[in-house]
Amino acid sequence: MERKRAKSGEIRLTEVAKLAGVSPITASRFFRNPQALSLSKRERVASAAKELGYVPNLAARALASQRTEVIGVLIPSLTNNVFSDVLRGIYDASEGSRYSIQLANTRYSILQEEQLLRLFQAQKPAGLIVTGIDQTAESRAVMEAMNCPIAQIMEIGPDPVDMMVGFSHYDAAFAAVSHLVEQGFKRIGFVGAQMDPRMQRRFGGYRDAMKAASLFAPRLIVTTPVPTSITLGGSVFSDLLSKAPDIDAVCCGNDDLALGVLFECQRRHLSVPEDMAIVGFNDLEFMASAVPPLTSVRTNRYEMGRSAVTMVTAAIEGNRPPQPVLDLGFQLMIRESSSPRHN
Amino acid sequence: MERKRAKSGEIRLTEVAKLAGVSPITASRFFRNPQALSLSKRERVASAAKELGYVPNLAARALASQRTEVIGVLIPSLTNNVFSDVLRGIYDASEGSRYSIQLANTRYSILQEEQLLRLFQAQKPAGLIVTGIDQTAESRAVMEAMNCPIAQIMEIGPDPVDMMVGFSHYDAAFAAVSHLVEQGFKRIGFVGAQMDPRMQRRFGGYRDAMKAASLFAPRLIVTTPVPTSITLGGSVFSDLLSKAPDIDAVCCGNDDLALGVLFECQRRHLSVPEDMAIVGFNDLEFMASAVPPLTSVRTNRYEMGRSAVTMVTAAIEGNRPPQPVLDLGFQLMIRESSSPRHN
DNA sequence: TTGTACGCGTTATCAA
DNA sequence: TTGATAACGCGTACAA
Repeated sequence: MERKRAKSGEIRLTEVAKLAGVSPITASRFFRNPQALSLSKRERVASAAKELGYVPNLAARALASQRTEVIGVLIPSLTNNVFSDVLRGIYDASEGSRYSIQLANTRYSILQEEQLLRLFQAQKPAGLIVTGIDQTAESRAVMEAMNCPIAQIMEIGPDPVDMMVGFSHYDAAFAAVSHLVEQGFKRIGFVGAQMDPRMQRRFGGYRDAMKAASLFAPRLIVTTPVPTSITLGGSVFSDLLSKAPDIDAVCCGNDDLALGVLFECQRRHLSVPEDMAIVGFNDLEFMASAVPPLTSVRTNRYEMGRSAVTMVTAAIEGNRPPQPVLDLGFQLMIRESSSPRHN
Repeated sequence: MERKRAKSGEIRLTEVAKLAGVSPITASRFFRNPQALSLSKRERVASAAKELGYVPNLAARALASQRTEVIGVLIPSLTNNVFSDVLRGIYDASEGSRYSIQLANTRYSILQEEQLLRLFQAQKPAGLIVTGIDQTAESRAVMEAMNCPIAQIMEIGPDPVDMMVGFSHYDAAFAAVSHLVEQGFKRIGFVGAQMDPRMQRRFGGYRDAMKAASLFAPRLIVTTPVPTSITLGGSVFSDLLSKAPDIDAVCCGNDDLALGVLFECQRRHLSVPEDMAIVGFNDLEFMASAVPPLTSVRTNRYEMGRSAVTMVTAAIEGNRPPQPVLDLGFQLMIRESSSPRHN
């Protein structure tokens, strides 16, 4: 009695092997490691596969091999421009490899991150890319249990789970504020939003640079947990002005805030930088074309995404990079908005 | 002779079934269609699964069932803000469902799109979301062969592959230009970049609105295939000004260009809207907070992503939406940058 | 370099 | 509503 189940109708490896006159396993090897075959068989399998239009069944491959060719990626936001550049780097790099990307959005929540990590764990990805270095203990445990190469991106710090690609937000902000100090600004405000860990470390850089110059004062600071936006930049700057009307410069936790501050200055007829200097963070595209051009800290976001994939894929294939932590640095882009103060 | 292969070490369905005292298939049903079980067995399987920490093996499931729970998504850009909103809608909606998203970037290339479509085809996704309505004939053939629900997003048009969610870029641009005409502007320029199909249809709306008002003139138009950016907005506007120094308004193909135009006006000390009116397209966040606030056409990008997932998942599960084409419309956001001309 | 034998963990099919 | 059986298409392990 025949109660076979329906076959998929797709070409299978066996059929390719048959046409090529080799055993299925030889055909299998052809797709994973062609060099292991003799030249003649290699050619025969290649042409058979082409003729039949064979496409490997990834599910079967994953089941049999107990692994996948997926790299999981966890980022905190799909809207923030900063991450679109990182993502572009990630997707560009993945296309040159055999790995595909599985993306998820943590929405800046470390609990959501924990959940997503568990979800990923079930799929046994070949590698993992996570944003930042502030995972929960539980998240770290899951990551360690996953037993695959992992890159933490966007910043670097002590105690990597595995590998890291980023830069020091603290140092970068410290450098930006030091620049303002050198330019002769004295009452330098800080505006921050979202207040995720990297924003907090940028604030730390501001705080310590101000303290180092003996210019620190709590009244110069306005922060909010509200998600960042250009519009928000205007309103936090307004708040700052009511607390400290005498400020002569603003260090903005990111570029969106900086642009919002610039617009607010235009609205209030404050000249930049004569009445108010502005520095931002990330050097998004608009900073250079604003009027006046806005000083910012350039970060290598595309490269961060690209390197993360490169490092992870290399590690998957056994070629771990010699140094697990890659510091991509930053570059202070000095523009008109922070021109020296002429007293 | 024992040469068993290593088991994965994970809990399998069989073990859950054993602990629950049912057959594997019953346990299997519990995860896919709990209502098919009697209450007592349902509870027993549930507690056994929980006790063992069972996680389904997706590869095995895909292999056995010949399908996946993946929705493929093809978008033309990861950098363009317009798509981050769409993506957010897509990812938000997918989290409420059992489906996961597989994202790929076509980089505005219909050939790349074709390739990616073939790649997706191999993975037999349960559904597909593609951007725009201008696929190659080959791409359409692949999509039809995929035999799964498909949503085309961002715009609507005749002859859907399956379903559509979007709006008419032509109508939206026509409305924006008509607004400028009504406000009394006569020499209305157009700047466009990237010139992807949607940009071209926006241009078509501009052209026809201008012709309808007997204001059309080729010298008022500057376009470039270069990818759009704020900086580019400034330079194409400069080009436009050299061709047509007497223009009194600019219709920008998107908001990035519009902001670049505003900055260029500031650089040239042209007052907006007195010397130059500006309208953009998409109503990105910065349009409302620019100085002056910039008129734009608001589009429902988040909702486009969300509805696309909703429609596709409904269709996968047999509940096809009654109307396959969903027009999400647009809304003209009139702001100071297009205030009426007082001659 | 190639092949044999078997199992990966699940679900479809059919029967009860 | 439940269960027995047989795949799903491929890769691992080992031997030759």
